[in-house]
Amino acid sequence: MPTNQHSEPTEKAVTGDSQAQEMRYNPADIEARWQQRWESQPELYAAEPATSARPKYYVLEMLPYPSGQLHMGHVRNYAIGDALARYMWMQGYNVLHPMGWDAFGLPAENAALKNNTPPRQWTLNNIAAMKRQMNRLGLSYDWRNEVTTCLPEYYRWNQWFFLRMYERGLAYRKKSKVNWCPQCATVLANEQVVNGCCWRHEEQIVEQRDLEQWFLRITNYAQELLDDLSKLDGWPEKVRTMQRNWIGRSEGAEIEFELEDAAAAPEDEARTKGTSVLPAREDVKGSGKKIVVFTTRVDTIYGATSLQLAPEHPLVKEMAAATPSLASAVAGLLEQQRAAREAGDVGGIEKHGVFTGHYAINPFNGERLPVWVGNYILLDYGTGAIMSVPAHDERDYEFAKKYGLEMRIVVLPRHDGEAADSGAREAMLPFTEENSLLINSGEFSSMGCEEAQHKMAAHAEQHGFGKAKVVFRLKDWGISRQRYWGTPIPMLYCETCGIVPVPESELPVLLPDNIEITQQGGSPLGRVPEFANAVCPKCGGRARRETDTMDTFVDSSWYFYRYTDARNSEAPFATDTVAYWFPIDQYIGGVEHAILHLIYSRFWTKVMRDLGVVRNDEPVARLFTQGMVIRNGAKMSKSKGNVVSPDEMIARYGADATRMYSLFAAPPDRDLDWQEDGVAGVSRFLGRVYRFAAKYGERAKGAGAASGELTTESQALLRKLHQTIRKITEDFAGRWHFNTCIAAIMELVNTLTAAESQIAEGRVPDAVLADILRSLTLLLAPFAPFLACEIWEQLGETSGLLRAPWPKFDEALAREDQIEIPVQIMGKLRAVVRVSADAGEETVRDAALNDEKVTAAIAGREIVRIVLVPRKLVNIVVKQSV
RNA sequence: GCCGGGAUGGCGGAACUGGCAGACGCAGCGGACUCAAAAUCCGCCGACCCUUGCGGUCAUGGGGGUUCGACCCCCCCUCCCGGCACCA
Repeated sequence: MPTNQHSEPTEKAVTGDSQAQEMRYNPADIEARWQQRWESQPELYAAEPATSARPKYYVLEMLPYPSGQLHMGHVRNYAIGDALARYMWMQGYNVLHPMGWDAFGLPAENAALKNNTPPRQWTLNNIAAMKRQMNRLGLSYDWRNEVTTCLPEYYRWNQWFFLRMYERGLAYRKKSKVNWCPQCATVLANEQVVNGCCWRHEEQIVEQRDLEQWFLRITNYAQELLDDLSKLDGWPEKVRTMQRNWIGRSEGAEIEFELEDAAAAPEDEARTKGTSVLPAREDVKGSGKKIVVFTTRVDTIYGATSLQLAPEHPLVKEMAAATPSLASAVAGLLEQQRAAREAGDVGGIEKHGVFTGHYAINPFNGERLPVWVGNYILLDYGTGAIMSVPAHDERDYEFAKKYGLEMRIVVLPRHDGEAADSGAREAMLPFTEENSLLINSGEFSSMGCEEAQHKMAAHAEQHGFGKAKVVFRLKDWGISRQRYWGTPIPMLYCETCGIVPVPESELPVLLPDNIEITQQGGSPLGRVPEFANAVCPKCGGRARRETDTMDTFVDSSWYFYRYTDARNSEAPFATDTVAYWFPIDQYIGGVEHAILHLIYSRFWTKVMRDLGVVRNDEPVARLFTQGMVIRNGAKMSKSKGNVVSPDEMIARYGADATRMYSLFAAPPDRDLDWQEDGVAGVSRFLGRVYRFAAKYGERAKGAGAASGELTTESQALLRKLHQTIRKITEDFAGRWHFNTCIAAIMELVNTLTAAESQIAEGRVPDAVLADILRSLTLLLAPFAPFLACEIWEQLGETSGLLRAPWPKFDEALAREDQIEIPVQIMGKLRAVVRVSADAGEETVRDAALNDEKVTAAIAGREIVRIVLVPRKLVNIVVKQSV
């Protein structure tokens, strides 16, 4: 136990002076004592049941991954949440403030490989260590509702939800191209790929593999996830924008182009180059094969001069099979695309393409468009095929220029278009403005673009070759992971019945304990015959268990519901209990989860609502994303060597000072620059408070209620006190600028110590002193709970500080009777006059004009105007002397 | 390229709705206490100028504008951080 082994050598010298010893602020002693008391009362921070007469308040910080060590980002996150929770308790709310562990995941397996510790043991040890750190910080969690996602009591409900989703077609299995991280040796969701690299391994390029995977149909909810963003007005605009971009809704149309029957094609000139459109002809025959194109600009379809297919388009494969030269060209294009994707720069790819030799018929006018393959066409967006309109699309323009493809202008600006000659028109290309008019577009000519978009989609639908269509960028959520340390997917593959879900009565499918972890050869569970071999519940025949586990983001998608009813063994939670607590009133965490966790949990909530187990549409009413903790200009990281450990700070300055500094050094939404000297400064401040209370607490202890006229000194102190109460109360309700709240408390204490001689002389009655000391302690409680409790007790208070009522702001006491009004002349400060706070305009004006410095500065010039802002300032405008 | 956020003393930051720029803290300087140190307490602390005063001028990334008055609003520009990006 690394306790007081390294105590200060200086302490010996002080031991002689018992008075000084007593007055010294020793956070280690105080905090150890209170920590012990709090831990012996597990009901201390317990929320009341739904029958509580108090209004409910659910405050939540994002649950950590149990790495074994808290870092400063955690401390900051929890300091914010804890201050809020304590404040809301003091405001009389029934507060739910829980904590848990996002305990599945790869690091446990890596640790197992490295030091031969079983993942479960490694994880549980880490949890114990981090819980100790949290308790050392004095965080007010209700541990009765602790959730640990790697325990069967929790993950069985992951399985249960999965089965419900499977029943409803929301969970399905398909073979598809998936992201594969060789270092993780598993598949990643789209959301876990950052710049073409693994989110955990920044340098590791993600490969594409074809695998059978389980998916959750988040796309079913794409529209609702998008629409409901507008309801989340308690969320940062930034996060909402990020989610909007991620969902990526595009409105457009799908149009079918039939491939021309090449064998029966009439002889045309320039057939082999594929650079120009072939005219419509009566004798052209269709092959029956269709190319479906998605476009947001169907209005420009008369300007289409080619089709562009993705290299992996199925039709391209077919064509390439028949034409070896095409096959090798396409392979080249595909390789370029893959390289760009892996470099994380799909946008920067240099466009290349190859003509397939085929033509497809534009259903609007019968023209035949050359069919090309382009390395910039992505198979997984839209239909993997586009119509190319060089005159009205930047990318198509660039491509057409390069390969000499035909261009056709079919859109002109509303006003100057008609007059322009062809040279001027070409100079505008590519012209992409949608507030424009169509030309050369058959029956649609002279329509506006938007009108044409609707009419053309309707036309296509009427004639059976297309329809209006909405496309999302968001893809279904692939949740299969070829790893051990996760929730087993409760599915079986029967030799005769095929895919069979595990019956609910057999849940949980337990994760076996004794397992050899390796990073090769697929899912580790596949090598555990007792696990993998099963009996089909349908036919009793031999079946193989699914050996992949779930993405750990499944665990964190609904954990906060479990907190409300964490020991329920019959259901994931009681619906009524959830209905009482949800939505979460305030969620606090890092912005790095803006897309991943926060979009998955919104999805999960909507699924649970449709399953009838919750009644809310959204999980989180208000979201707060705190800034990063940085040091020397960079995010703390081992590789940069700028990490500061919370343990070290706590050992040196105490938990109160460490927490308080993390709130004091910057507003919570901004990045925080960690400066150890600053922590020392906060610690010094707490020492001043401690000593002041120690010195005058005894006097305050026995004091009765204040009575009679207040002395001037008392008034001044109470004024400052109530100004501070107002400031902090307002900030908790709104801005959350805890840095200035703490500064305000410091000012109050400075005022108090400056008045110390008057207090010592007895010019401030004990009752007033007691009032001030009690209020100060209450104001301090959300930020420095250990010290606040210590002082609270010294003041003779026996009720718990946690539920003590927040001090009430008194307008009359806060009011200044004299205020200073700055006097400007021509906008420059020339004097300050003191007037009574309720002085009328006349009085203020007279005071300003009669001020010596003001008359001197005016120097007899003519006064043009006097601007008078009540209680704020006077500005005198004079005629400029020449 | 597009969308956010930001730039204020030596440093972190304050100024909430357009009204005394630099609260609060750190660092620094000077002093008290002490044999000494630590701890603590007190004072000074944006830059420049002079006639050293209850003085003046300049100053919130740069340039312009609106206003009696701009860190704050408008226009243009520079740099930093974050997100998105052939999304058809």
